[in-house]
Amino acid sequence: MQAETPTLDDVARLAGVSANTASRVVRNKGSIAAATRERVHAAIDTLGYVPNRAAGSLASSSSMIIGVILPSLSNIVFPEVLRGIHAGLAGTPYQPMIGVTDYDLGKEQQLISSLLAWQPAAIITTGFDHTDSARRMLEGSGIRVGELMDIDGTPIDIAVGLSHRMAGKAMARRLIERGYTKVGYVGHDWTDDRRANARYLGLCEGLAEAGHTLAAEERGHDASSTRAGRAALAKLLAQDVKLDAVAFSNDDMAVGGFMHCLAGEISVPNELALMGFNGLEIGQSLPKPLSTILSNRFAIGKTAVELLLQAGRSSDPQIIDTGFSLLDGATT
Amino acid sequence: MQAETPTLDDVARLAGVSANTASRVVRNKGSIAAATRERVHAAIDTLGYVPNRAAGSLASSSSMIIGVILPSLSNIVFPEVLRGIHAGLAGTPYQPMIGVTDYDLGKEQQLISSLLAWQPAAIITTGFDHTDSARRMLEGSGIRVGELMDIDGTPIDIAVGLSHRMAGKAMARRLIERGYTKVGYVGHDWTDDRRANARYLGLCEGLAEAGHTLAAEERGHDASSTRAGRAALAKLLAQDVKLDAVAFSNDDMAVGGFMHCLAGEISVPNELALMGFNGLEIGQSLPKPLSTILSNRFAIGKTAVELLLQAGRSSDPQIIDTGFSLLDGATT
DNA sequence: TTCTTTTATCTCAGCGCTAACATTATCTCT
DNA sequence: AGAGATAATGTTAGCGCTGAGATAAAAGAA
Repeated sequence: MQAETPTLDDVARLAGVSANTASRVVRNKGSIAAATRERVHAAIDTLGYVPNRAAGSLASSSSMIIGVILPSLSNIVFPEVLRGIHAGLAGTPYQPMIGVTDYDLGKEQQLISSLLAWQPAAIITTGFDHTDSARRMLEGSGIRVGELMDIDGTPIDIAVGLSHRMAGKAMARRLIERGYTKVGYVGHDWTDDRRANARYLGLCEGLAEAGHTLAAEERGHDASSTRAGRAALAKLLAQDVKLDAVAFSNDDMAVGGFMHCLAGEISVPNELALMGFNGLEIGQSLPKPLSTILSNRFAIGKTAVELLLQAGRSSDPQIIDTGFSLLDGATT
Repeated sequence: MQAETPTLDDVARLAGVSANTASRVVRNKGSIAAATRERVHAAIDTLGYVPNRAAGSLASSSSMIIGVILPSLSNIVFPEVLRGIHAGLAGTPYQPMIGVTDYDLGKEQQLISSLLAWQPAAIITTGFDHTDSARRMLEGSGIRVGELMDIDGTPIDIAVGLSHRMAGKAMARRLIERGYTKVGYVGHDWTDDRRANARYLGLCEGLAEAGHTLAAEERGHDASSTRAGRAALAKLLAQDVKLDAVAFSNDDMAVGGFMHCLAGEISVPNELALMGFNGLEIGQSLPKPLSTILSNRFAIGKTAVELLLQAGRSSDPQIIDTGFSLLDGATT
């Protein structure tokens, strides 16, 4: 088909300018005469020139890559963050390069190292937990770093997210407000998920402030899923502690719990109130919309990208609280 | 912190070899004396050397990037394919660079162009529909190309997926088998989603083979979601055609339909049978597991990557059928 | 032993682009 | 009109790595 991929030199020759001028037109940098710009663009079109990013990156020691490190893809939450990142990147020449850690800090470190090999413009990861080595790499790289989802900590550069402790507390307050006092908790395995843990602690704190404590709890040994939520609620209720409400580690688990109630003919919220976290679409489509707390995943991703692309790293870290809101629902 | 990022030259100097030898050790290519290899590795460790991918790509005119183009991230299906891709890439030096088209072939073409600027090792996209220009770029690039999800077409290089027509037919057969004859259809807006369309056609074909036709249908104007499914089923039933079963365009829609039945006290499957497509976890956690067809998303992604990394592009295209299986469920 | 093959390494040029500086033409201000 | 600023372009030297071929040392074959 096409003989050879055309290079900037080919474009420059056809347009009758130097390679550097052509490069400046492509990058829209420096001052260029309108006529020259047009001729170069015409040459680009006729040749179908596409810049070689590797060469550009090498020469400038910086690339149009945004490294994105996510803990998981199994849960719809992170794809939604990714969607926000994409939205923020739309119309820019940046491309996301993604990695998945499975909540393993060692893998994260490895990913950071291999992403830095591309000299990305920025790296986006989650939370404040990193290995020492990973933190050093991120700090030393000088590039912009976004730590998403959480804001209860000290960011390397910027953090965008919400306070999971506060969200947990808000769950507690909501339940108390509605008159529930015998509150149980159902969680997935969050040994590696600091944020779920923070919500749990916030919940306990909120209950304590009202003079209560968790009446019972059940934590599975699996990742969060509707299946796991269903099973865990069954187990919790089998403990035979009298409960009037259950708080779940997230909506997936809560939806599972709702399914258990449906199957077992437990009336929600009369016999048992349910509360989740995340505000997933599925929870709002249940026969009774799930009472939950909306985390703004899409906004987190989008906001982070926009801020990261705005300017170079500033001296002091920045925290952006994207907040959360209570979804009233009908399960409490 | 670290003075300067160490280069291959630094490693070579410390190990007392030439840069090229060091490079060969890093890439594990050519024959190297065991002692040399060790010395180089030691040097790499002490310096904390990380290869500059941009330089490598430029010199070799090929990169360790796998371009991944997905139609959407809103539906859990594609993140699962991506998960499969990740799984297949684990332990290799390849990194996925992803783009999202929102089912827009123009955007796909643009993404292909900008991904090719990185000289990726392979490009993975979905389906057989591409603009002429996109197809030409993919063919002309000479790199390996994976077209995922569908197998009813002629691939550029390899296609990995399942026959959506056959899946639709299987839905029809299943419903007929169970004695349902007044079958309705609920779909999302699939003007840009050829595969949902193919399943619809397969369904009609399957019904026709048994001497039946679709008794009623309702197609929304939104993307698929539980909410949309719930609303669309309500609308379908309002048509006041006597139905004994409804086939949905996918599980999200079907779960929404199930919710409608729960809320409206329509007994499933006695009064109305429901059937979905995809085999999502949520469907299997309903009080009555959803009857559906399992598409092997994870396997599609993983298989594709494994095949693409195996060797260069062969002369003739290849089709890999990852198949589908019926999940019996309790809603038919 | 001498010639050939194999193994292990080195030298050198260059991938396609951009940063930095040099140069020329065009203004602006006194 | 001459000095200095500004705009528009050109020249040069790499960025850090890899491919191709050259070379030297070790091993086998005749």
